[in-house]
Amino acid sequence: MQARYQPAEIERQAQSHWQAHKAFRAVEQSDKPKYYCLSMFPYPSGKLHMGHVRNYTIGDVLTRFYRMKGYNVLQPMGWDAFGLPAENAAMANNVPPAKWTYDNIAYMKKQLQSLGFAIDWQREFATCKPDYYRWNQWLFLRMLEKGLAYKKAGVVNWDPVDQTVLANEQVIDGRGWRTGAPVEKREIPMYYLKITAYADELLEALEQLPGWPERVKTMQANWIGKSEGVEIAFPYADDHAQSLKVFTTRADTLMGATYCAVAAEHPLATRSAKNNQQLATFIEECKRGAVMEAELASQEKKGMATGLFVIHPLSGEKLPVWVANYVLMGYGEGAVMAVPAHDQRDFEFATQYRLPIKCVIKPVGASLKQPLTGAYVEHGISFDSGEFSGLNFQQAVDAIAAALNKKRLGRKRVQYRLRDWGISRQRYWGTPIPIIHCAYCGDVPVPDEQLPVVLPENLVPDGTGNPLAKTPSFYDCLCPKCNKKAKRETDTMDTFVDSSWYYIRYACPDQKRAMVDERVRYWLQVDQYIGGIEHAILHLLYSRFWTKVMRDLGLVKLDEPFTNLLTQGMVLNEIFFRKSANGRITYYNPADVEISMDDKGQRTCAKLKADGLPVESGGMGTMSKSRNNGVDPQALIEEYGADTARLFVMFASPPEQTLEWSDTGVEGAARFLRRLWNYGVEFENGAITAGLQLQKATRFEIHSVLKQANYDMAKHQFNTVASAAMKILNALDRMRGVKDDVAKEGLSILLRLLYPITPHISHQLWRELGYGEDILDAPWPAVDEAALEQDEIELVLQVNGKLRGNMRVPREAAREAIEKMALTHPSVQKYVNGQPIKKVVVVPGRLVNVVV
RNA sequence: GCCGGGAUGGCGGAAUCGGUAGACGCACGGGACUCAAAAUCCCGCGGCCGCAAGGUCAUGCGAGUUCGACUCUCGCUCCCGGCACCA
Repeated sequence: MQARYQPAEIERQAQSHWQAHKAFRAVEQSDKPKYYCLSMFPYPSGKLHMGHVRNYTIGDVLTRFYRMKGYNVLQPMGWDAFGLPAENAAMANNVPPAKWTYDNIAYMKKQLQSLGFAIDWQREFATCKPDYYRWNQWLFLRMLEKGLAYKKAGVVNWDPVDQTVLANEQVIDGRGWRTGAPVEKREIPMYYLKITAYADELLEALEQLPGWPERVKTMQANWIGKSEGVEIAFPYADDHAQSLKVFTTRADTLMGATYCAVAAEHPLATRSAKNNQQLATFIEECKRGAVMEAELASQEKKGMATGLFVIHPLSGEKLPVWVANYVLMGYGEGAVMAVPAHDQRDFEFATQYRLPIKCVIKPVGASLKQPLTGAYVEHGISFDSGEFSGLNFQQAVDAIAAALNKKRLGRKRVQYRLRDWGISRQRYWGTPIPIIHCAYCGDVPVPDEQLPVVLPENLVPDGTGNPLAKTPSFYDCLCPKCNKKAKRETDTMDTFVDSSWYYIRYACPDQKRAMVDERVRYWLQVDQYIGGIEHAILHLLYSRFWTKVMRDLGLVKLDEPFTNLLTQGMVLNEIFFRKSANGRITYYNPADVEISMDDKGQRTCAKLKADGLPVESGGMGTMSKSRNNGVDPQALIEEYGADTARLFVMFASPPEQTLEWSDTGVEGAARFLRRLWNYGVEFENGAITAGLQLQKATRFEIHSVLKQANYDMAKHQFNTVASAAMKILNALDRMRGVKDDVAKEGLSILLRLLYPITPHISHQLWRELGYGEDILDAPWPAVDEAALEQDEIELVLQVNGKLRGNMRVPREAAREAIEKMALTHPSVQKYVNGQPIKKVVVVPGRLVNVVV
């Protein structure tokens, strides 16, 4: 056995051992329960970042843990290989996205392997290969047949200089990222997937996902945004046959409506603008603005009267119609009834434009203080509302809906916030949409036997439009129906399509003739899915939808794709920067900054190593290129080894929380592994047997810690599992030089506890110390309850809830006896000090609280 | 703006059902070993008062419930994630 811990050597040996034994190949077998553990596959951006290391270490810990627990485990890996960054890199380096992507995959695969993950590499695939994306195309065609895919106009960001569609990310402060030209909105035809057809099921089924974090389920539920309300028609004042439809969840406030507001894109706005130049200009201005909701919702409220009026459906009052930039065309009817007294946005708008405010709802058993300083938005009691006065929220909604129904001017209905999924992208590096445009036959689906529509891999985008649209060899084709010359669709699919079902394909990646086969039934659902919290809504919702579509097409027998979900937190690092006189900010990598401390360990200053001058700290932020605060995992692995990297990311914080990078924390992890190795060496050379007292205390300590670790492991709280391992080593360290059954048992527990986190060192010590050939299939250690038995337990003594001392009592002591002992205890008597005792609270096994 | 989450010593974090706040680690201080340094080992380590015993304050801020609150309720502040074409 090596005297010193040499991670590079140990890790090389362990990894070649696993490779030689094909240790991680997953085969369908029925004598064990299966466990499919999946981490979100990476985008091949170039090299691994710390988020990957964290994500895949969590997955690997669970995979190895479940294997020890007797499960038949599968942990696959692949590449989310289509996407925008490949096109950007292609432009920058004048190299096709395909080459860039494949090179990145090769490099990142090596990195993943050097981290020692227990991955079944036989199942690896990349989504940019026709073998995979042909099934995107195939399923799209099935959805088209079912009416689940359809074409309609959609709005995109248009760069008028580059003549190209921009992603939201490429729009910076309303301008194109390359040209700086103000971005315009443009309507173009696009394909949509009808996710709204599944809105109710996607919402209802959240209740059947006990293994999902509550916060993710809440976010999805809010995103789907089911609301029950009333659709109300306001007849036009100049034409009673026509009406303006609005949707509201607050029909109880209808009698307080003082105007209506429509979105800039609403037909009524367009109509009024025809002979109103000022209004037309205003509408143009609104339309030019942001596409992104975050921007729309935070912009200053603006509006303009249309000059049109509608009739209040119950009171018959004439109400003005305004165009307002806070009304979204994409939700409900694109029009709202405005009740300034009881809606904050309406209140602000009405105040700004001096529109009337009419109060109709007051708190229960109180009156409403007027004039209002803000909207009263609570559910209350109606007043000044004619026949509806005195009703509560539900009564008022019901009565008003009934009254509207009678006049045929309204009805109750359900509204969702969720919109259909637009999948068309005017970009090259994605799955071609399998449609052919024929001048005679219209849009014709590509016949199944002509799939896949293969994406050429040799194009280089230049930033002006989609290269596919400039490549006749791609788009020239014949119409499958009439055989005349036709043009292939050049839009590609959103990359979320690729990631919506890859977890199914891992079960059968080599299946050439079908999207899925019978192996899918064995492996799916995914038992544990792990990925960043940033995917809580879109990716996870699309995947759930896609699974349900596949189910309804008879392809899989799954209602939901992921049984358990773990959403890992982001990886942060400190941000250092300098601001120059003209306000320009330069960021410096933390690795290039030297921190000075005073003798209390508090920071005194931070200086750049290069010039010794101070830099400012911007606090902690997510690791990003733009802020230059990333840490390269490669350098870390080379300096300390994979086990140290893995231990650090597991130990630094619980998996769901953000993780703050710390160089000294990494050194701490490395130090622990050195100590472990040194202990292994000393144990091997040990000769003596510990005394009975020490043996008993050590076993008690180790088994208590193990019990806690089992609990933490079940909770996926790996940071405390790592500290359990440290506690066990501390306990073993107290009997250094000892080689007896207790030390032997303790070390075997320690190695197995640590193995999922730091597999290489555990593997090596397990073999070197003669525990067995391979720790891979060793059983997870079991707690010996007998080691935990104690004759006496310690109770805490409190007086009025304040800690005043403690006492030891026999394990089986009766409540009365404990009370008596507590009351006569000197530290209790001192504080009771003769005062009358009101009550004594005894919490068995924990404490006694005397209340005076 | 809307939706979701977070805040505990100098730092990362722990505290299972409301029951000893600060486990484990880092940083720092003192000591041992060493010609010296690194590595390693031992001791200390929330603030304030105190020689000590001990006391007292303390889990972002402000209220409340309770014998007892990091934990539950209400109201704030700041930070982070998402907002439908980044993945």
